Amino acid sequence: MLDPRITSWILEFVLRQPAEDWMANELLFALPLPSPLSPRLKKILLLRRLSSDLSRPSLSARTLLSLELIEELERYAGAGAPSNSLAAAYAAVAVECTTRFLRERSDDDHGEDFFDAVNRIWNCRVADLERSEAAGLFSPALREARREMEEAIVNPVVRVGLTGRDTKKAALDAVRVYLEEAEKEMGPPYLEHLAKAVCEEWMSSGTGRDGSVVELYEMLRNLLASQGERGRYEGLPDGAGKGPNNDDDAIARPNLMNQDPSDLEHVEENRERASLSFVDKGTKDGNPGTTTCVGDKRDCAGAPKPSLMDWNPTARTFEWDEDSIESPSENSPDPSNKLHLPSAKRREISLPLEDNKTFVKRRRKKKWSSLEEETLRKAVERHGVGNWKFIKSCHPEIFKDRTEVDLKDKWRNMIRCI
DNA sequence: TTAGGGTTATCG
DNA sequence: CGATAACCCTAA
Repeated sequence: MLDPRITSWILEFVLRQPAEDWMANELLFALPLPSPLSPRLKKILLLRRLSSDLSRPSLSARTLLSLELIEELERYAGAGAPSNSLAAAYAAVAVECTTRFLRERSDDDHGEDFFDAVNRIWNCRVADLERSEAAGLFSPALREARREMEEAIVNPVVRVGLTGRDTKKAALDAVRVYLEEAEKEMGPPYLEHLAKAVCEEWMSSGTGRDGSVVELYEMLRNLLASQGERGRYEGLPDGAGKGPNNDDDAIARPNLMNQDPSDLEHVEENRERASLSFVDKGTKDGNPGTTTCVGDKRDCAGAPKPSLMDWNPTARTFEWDEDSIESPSENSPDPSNKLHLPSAKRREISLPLEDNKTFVKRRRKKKWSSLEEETLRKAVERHGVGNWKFIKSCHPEIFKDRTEVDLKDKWRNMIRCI
């Protein structure tokens, strides 16, 4: 069994090699993945995904998602506003993901795909971004691009202009610039760094050594113990007395300094929401069958088989935090009373009689915010009553705590008041 | 997936 | 304690 620390170093090394994707995949499958992945590894996996998109070259909703996830990772790691190159790459990719439908038009297509893309990407996804915590990605360039896309909807001349522009090259260049910058900022892979240090140590104290594995091991151990390099590699699993979930905390910890004061009491709740939002997005990306603003059917259809590069690197196993358990008196170790499973499944695994009374667990009642209400109102105006699933998918961030049924129920309540 | 009836939690 | 919002169940 490999030390998780070592696994992380190897994973990082492998992912940052210019090897072919399939080769990296093979290696990834062969290695035991540390759970949870450290923020550094998550970022490396996302960067690798970007670089894979660049080399194919194929920019899609997946590229957009990778950029969004990187921003989210950095935000939860306490970084300030996203770098200019990240925001620029995001804007350029968003433009490319829209305008390519103008280039790819078939004869019987009257631009519906383009209009659909503008709605999906700019009316839903980018609009959501602007209102969310990820607003740092909402650069002036993105604002200008949105204006242009909206104009293109009504003005055929603008559409023609867009068709003639090489937005693909612009986007590829922007992503390349960001990738180079990110690589530079990240420094060399830790394994390389370590190897270099060992070599130097070896060279500088060449005498009196027999070159045995034991001696090499000793040297490595001393290096590890003595190096104050941890700060730079703090994302890697750390054996220095920290708990195994330390990395997870780093990713999910909300930035309290920027937190809405009224929300501070829900820190733990936010913690969960933060991590779940990764899962939400990832599910969409890998789920071509659903109608969604974010997941693009064409994009997803291109993925022939699941691979780790398609796998959402920031997804994690769903688990309920203690505070999502309503009553503190229900401290049964049985996990089944923490989960509210869909009714059919619940029946299947129904427990012995004495447990059944504690089995059904309602979600915690949560008042609708005015943003949620306003978003729902506008979405119904735009998409009509009854398209609850679609509306939810148009605003994944805002409605991340609501089901389609919740939207429907809320609308029923809202119109009852009128 | 949605509609609509039912249930529960919360508030005045 | 009743009204109401939020949430649940299930037929179609």
